[in-house]
Amino acid sequence: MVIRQRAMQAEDKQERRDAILDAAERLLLDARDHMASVAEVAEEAGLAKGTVYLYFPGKDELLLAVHERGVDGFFRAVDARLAMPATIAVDEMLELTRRHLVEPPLFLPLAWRCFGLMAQGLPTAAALAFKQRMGERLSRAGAGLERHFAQLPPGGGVALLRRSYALIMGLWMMSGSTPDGGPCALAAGSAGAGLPPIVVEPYPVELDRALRALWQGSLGLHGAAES
Amino acid sequence: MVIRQRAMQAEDKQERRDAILDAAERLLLDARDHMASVAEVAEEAGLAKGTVYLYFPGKDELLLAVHERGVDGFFRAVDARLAMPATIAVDEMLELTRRHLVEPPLFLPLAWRCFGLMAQGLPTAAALAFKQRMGERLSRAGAGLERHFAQLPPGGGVALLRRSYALIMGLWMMSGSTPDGGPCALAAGSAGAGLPPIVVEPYPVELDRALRALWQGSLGLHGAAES
Amino acid sequence: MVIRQRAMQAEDKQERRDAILDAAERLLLDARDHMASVAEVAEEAGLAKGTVYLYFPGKDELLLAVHERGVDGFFRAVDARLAMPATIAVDEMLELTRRHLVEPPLFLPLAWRCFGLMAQGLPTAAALAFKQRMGERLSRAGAGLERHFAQLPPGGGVALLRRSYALIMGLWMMSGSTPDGGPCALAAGSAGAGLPPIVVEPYPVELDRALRALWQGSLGLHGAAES
Amino acid sequence: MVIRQRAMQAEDKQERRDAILDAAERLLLDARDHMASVAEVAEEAGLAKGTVYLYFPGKDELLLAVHERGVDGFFRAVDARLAMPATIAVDEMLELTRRHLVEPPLFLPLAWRCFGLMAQGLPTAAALAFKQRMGERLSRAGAGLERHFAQLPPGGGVALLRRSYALIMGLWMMSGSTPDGGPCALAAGSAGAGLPPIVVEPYPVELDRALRALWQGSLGLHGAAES
DNA sequence: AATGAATGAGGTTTCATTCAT
DNA sequence: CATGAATGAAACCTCATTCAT
Repeated sequence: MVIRQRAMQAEDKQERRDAILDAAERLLLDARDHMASVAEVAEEAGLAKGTVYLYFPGKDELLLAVHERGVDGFFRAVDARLAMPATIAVDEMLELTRRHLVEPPLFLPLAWRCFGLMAQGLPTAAALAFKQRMGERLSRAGAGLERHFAQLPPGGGVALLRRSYALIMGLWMMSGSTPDGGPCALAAGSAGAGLPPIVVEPYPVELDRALRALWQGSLGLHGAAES
Repeated sequence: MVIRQRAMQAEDKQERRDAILDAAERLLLDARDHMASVAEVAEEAGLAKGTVYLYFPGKDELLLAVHERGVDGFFRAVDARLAMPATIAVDEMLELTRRHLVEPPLFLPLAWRCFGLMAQGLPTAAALAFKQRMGERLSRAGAGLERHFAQLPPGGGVALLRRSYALIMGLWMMSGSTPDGGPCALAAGSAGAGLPPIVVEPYPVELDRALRALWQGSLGLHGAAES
Repeated sequence: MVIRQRAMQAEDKQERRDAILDAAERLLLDARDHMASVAEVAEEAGLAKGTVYLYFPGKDELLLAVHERGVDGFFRAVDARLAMPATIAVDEMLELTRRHLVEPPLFLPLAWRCFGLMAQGLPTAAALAFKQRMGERLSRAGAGLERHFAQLPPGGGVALLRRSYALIMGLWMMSGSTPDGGPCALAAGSAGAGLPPIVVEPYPVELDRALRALWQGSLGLHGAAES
Repeated sequence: MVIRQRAMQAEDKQERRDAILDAAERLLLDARDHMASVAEVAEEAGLAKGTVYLYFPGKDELLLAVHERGVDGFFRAVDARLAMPATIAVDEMLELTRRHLVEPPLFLPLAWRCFGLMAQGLPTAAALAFKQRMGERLSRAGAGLERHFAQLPPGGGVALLRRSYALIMGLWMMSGSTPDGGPCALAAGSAGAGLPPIVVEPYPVELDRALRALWQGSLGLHGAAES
């Protein structure tokens, strides 16, 4: 992983950029709570601190770029599936979600942090550019969705995706996300006198149910009634 | 009960605690992105730095306490309404949400930050205690909800509330929340070549629609079909 | 130990003063490294923080007073023995030293800290008064010593005591005094290439030997030759 | 080798490290009781605060390093003299002690503070490393001493040095060390009713006598009888 | 005399970023 | 291009002491 030569060609540059992203990803994975410093990322990539700044304007943008790689993987998979003629099943969407967003251990924590960056600190220009790209991805996938589901009104595809994303993030935020994997956040402990004990499912289960309900509701389908 | 120079009585102390929370709230409102320092909060409250530490174990707990006041206001309103015999309408819940969570300009940004604190930085004990109290609130309100809607299975009330909360937070995170109140985050800008322009509603509208869909779906009601 | 009434009489006051000193001593013993705060001392004594300041000008003076009680015990024992006609043996002095200065677990660490206070921070007046009292004690005991040992020149008693004290403190400082009771400070570890390993005796043994040599040398006695 | 704006070479770095130590030493000398802050040291060295932390892990280690320079100077001088064949005289040792430990106005106060650090506050690893180095120095010099004085038993050289060190530190602690250079601590003032006045020599004289007695006793020499 | 609420000085350390080499 | 030395802002919290009650 140590790269000591100069990257003169454009492809070298891209390669080095990716090497930095890989390094950051590895560190983020190793210690999901201890925010890696730029120095650590550089060392992990076998580069000097200053070199990172040749490839990224700042730390936030680096983080955002790591995140965007994850987002991109998801949307490319979705687009690929939606490009197929066979109508996509809700289960398929859930499976894609699971595979690309829920199971990769980095995606959700990092997404959260990136939303945080966006709300404060990140230069407006960088944030806007990111949002623009996200908008395009959503728009394309939303349009694809509408091709599969005639019952969706115009704009309904994007709206459904947005709400799904909101559920994914919101439920995850509430799921505790303490590194120790403790009990779920908003419903831990005994629920007090006379109240029924709260049963909180693990995040993946909870998310599956919520998304299923959302999609079935939005598409007018009827699944098994659930909590 | 005028607050004397020294808060000797329990009531005085509560009032002073509230005064500190008020001060923090004011500062948070003034500059929603620039996290006020404890020194600033103290000065705003007309107290010395050390005094704040007499009332709160640390900065994070202070922040959490500000947030919890907001949460508490919401749940007390919900509980009060659910205690009434007349079946609550979805519109009423949305109205309560709007009034207590969406319209107060501090609630959502602060809630977000507090979720962040909870994931890292906050002493586990404090986080657990907060979660416990939240769990009790959710549980109580969820039980109330089930009294109003017989179609909700056991635990369905809490689940519905959790999902609502997730949508509230998730959609807000995606709504951009840039202090400049600019266009929504994930769908800003033109959506690229050949794609239909994305129309993203302002957060309150978006949230209203999403919550309405969620509740109607969960309760088996039928509202006007919407995007 | 909780005293809630007012101390109006002089003897009450002395009693309360002693109660505070006892409390401080207890805390110092419990955690010899974690310097107890005034608040802790007050609580341990069953008093309020402010009350301590009615009996001591400040924290340093309180500490000094605790120390002085220990010093006083030693000198009173020495004076008592020297008041007896039978010539005191070196072993007897060592025994007194051991009993009053070395074995009480508080004496040496506290003495050290008090010397530190004296060098910086302590108001000159308080330091002077303490030194004065110490001078008197030394002087009295030194004179007693000279009565027992005719070979001591005038002033030789005081000088011998001073040097003994210096050894007691100096060796203890070097003995490591890490709370974990690890190996002696200045001679820990292997002594490097080709050098004989350093054997450092435990502090009490080391001190015994050094004092014995000092006294035998000063008094012209001849004990068993030792390292 | 002029120190450039940036110390890129190993030599430059060593020089800069020394420059920081010099700065610290200067400040410590100016105000021997007021512990300079890292910020002050940095400014005195013409550097930024953070730069100091590039060269020292923390404030305590910086202090220890200043002290160790002094220790090192002493032991190098001793070793050099002991490497010469001519038997060293006690007077020579005393002279070395005076020149390197007593006369430099910083050595004794700083040594004291460092002993204090070692007992509490300093990371165990740093303390151990320092003790190790001290042990090696003592061991080497002790061995050299035994080459000069056949009458010293094995280990007698180290023991003698340790006791000397103890006297040096212990007597200094008792000498008051008030910045105003006033009279000696434990014997200040008139010695009370009926007692002969205490005559306490200045620290250098007192130390000279005590060390001379210790060495003569340990080496079986006979000097002029003294108090 | 006793209380305990209020004070506020004081110093450490981290780390994103810059820029001399 | 690459390096890594230098920067310096930023904020925390403790605790001895005071003084209103």
